[in-house]
Amino acid sequence: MATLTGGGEPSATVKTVAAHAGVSAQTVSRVLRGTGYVSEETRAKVLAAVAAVGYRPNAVGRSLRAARTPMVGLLITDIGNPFYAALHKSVEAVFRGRGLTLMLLNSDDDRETERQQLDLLGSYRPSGLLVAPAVHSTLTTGDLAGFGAAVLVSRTLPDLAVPSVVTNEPEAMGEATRELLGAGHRRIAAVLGPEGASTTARREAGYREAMRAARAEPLVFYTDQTGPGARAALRQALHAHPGITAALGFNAPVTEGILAGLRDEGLRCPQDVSLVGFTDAPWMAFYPPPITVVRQPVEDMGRLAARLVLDLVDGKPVAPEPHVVPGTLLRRESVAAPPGPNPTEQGTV
Amino acid sequence: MATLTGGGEPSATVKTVAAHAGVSAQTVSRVLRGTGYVSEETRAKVLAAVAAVGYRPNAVGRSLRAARTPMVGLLITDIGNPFYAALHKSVEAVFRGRGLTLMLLNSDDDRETERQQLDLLGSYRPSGLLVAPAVHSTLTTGDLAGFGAAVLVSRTLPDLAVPSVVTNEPEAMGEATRELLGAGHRRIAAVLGPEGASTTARREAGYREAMRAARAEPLVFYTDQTGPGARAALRQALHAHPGITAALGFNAPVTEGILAGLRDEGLRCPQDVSLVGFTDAPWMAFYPPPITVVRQPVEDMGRLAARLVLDLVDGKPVAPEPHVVPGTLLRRESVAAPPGPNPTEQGTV
DNA sequence: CTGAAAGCGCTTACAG
DNA sequence: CTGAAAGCGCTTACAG
Repeated sequence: MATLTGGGEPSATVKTVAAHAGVSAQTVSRVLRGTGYVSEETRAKVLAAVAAVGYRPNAVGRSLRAARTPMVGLLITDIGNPFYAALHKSVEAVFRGRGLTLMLLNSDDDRETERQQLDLLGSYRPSGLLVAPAVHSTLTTGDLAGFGAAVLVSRTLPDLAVPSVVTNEPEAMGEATRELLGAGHRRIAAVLGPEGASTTARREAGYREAMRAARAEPLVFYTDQTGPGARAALRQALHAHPGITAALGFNAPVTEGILAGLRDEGLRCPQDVSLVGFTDAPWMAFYPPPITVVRQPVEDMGRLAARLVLDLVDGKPVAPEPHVVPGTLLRRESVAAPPGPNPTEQGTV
Repeated sequence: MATLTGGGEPSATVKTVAAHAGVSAQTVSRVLRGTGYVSEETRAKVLAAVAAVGYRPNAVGRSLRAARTPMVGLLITDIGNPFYAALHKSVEAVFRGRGLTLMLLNSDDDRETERQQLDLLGSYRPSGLLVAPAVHSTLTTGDLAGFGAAVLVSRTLPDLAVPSVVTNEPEAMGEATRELLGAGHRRIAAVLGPEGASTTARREAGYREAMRAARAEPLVFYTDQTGPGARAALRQALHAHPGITAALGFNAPVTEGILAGLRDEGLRCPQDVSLVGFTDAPWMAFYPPPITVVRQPVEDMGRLAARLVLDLVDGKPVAPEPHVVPGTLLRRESVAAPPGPNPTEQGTV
């Protein structure tokens, strides 16, 4: 059934089908697309011919004529980050069946690669684009306007007149911070992503605001947003500030890295250091201890972003203001009171 | 620089460039592709015109003429599985720069979806295909031959004359099983993937062979290869066989599920139940206890599979026998002796 | 309800 | 070293 052009027989085209059915190529096209009027008799003849000659549509010919490919790009910074893997899944689910292909592109969080990937995507004349811009991205409104239907997901870019879908990061990160403050912590390290990313800025703002309200000194650490990067950053943080009793993890890989760093230092969670993560992951629910975390509704975000692209493709207006999807604090068991004042129990190296 | 066809100005074509440079369209094409002889003067004129009119190549036109799109499909069963995410990354790294786009396709391990996705990919007349077939896949050698350069990764299909890249699963799973037998375990549950998948069959064979050699009774459980599925399966297994003291995890999500299931049952690892996983994940290295696991060299597998596709695309011969990449047992801390004979210490519910 | 003509953007022979 | 012609597979106006 799915036999394609091998190296062997030349593949059938609408012309082959037309000849076989004794009709014109346009009639074949009409039957195949289901548009316009075709008599039942003709339709049956064409369908029989399609099966007989083993015709398989050529999307390239169609795209060239239509001046548009039914394909939407999803440009992200790292498919290894489960958040983006989940995002891909939920977006793809919306597009599947609507005849839109989702094309995954990785920027590796590098702005040069980002531009290359976008050029590549653009060469296919796609119908739309979903993008989480790289750090210090040089993308402009003009660049994105070229894609017709462009929507930012998760990360935004300053001064870009493009719709976006984000989590209520300042509020959610503030709540996460207050969760630790409320347990009695004062020395709370925020292990963030790359300086310059909107996600870092927004989560940092929520953290700083909560710390300021509590008159606690903010302790901010930037990372490359990966587990190994966060692991190293946490160790440095602990050495520079031995009094740290709690940490906030920027995303799932960073939260992983924090746990690895704590282990490196012989520190227990939550007895020595409490932890609240941002963005849930399956293992966090049963990790000992289960990790308290701000869950980002990634499926909702993906669905919403996909629908916005669909609306733009259909020419419907979409509000340029950020579409904010609320995160939820899941209280599990990684937050406890700070260790007692007895310095021998603090376990600093 | 990356300004594309907006809704606005009609996009520049080779003709636009040709007119602006005062040359023919073919000359523009030659300059752009870097083939054939072009005088330096002409080249400079063309390049200037390209910049002046903001020309952006149209891959659709090129593909139609070439009867082939410089695109390779990667059809996998679940991008949420970190193994496949890592595979995508390593394959993409090989293709990038070679002018080949990698198109990620998800089958959700469903053979109908698999066929749809392959039809979709085929409609673009791609240059090649990397595929981990769905359970009970109906793909034939003919289906895959249509893609010219087709290579199976991770999973294979019986009676398919197509090159493949796999791990030495029987040997590696045998070694994992012996690791548990050697620690004194006899009641070892193998929590596998879907019945019918080659990966399940190959890992099961290694497990059964090792158990037979030790005259231990095999305890096999099939799952849908996800964390929640494995979690449920493990609980059932523990209830049906209260004497189980060790488990083997089919892949990273299943290993996660096993740990969740143990926690559900109030069982500790490794004091109550020892565990060896198959396929490493970052969190396993610092999970308490760090998980002993067979590491699959996913980057090597991806690179090798990508190179095989490249060879096939270039018309070079590729051995149809499976290309076997060896896994490595990483000994960490999730294996201990089985709990003592005192039944009150077994912690069964 | 159906068909003849034209053209989407590009590149491949074929000439000079 | 360069160009005029033709065509990849499809669909869009335009006729009937």
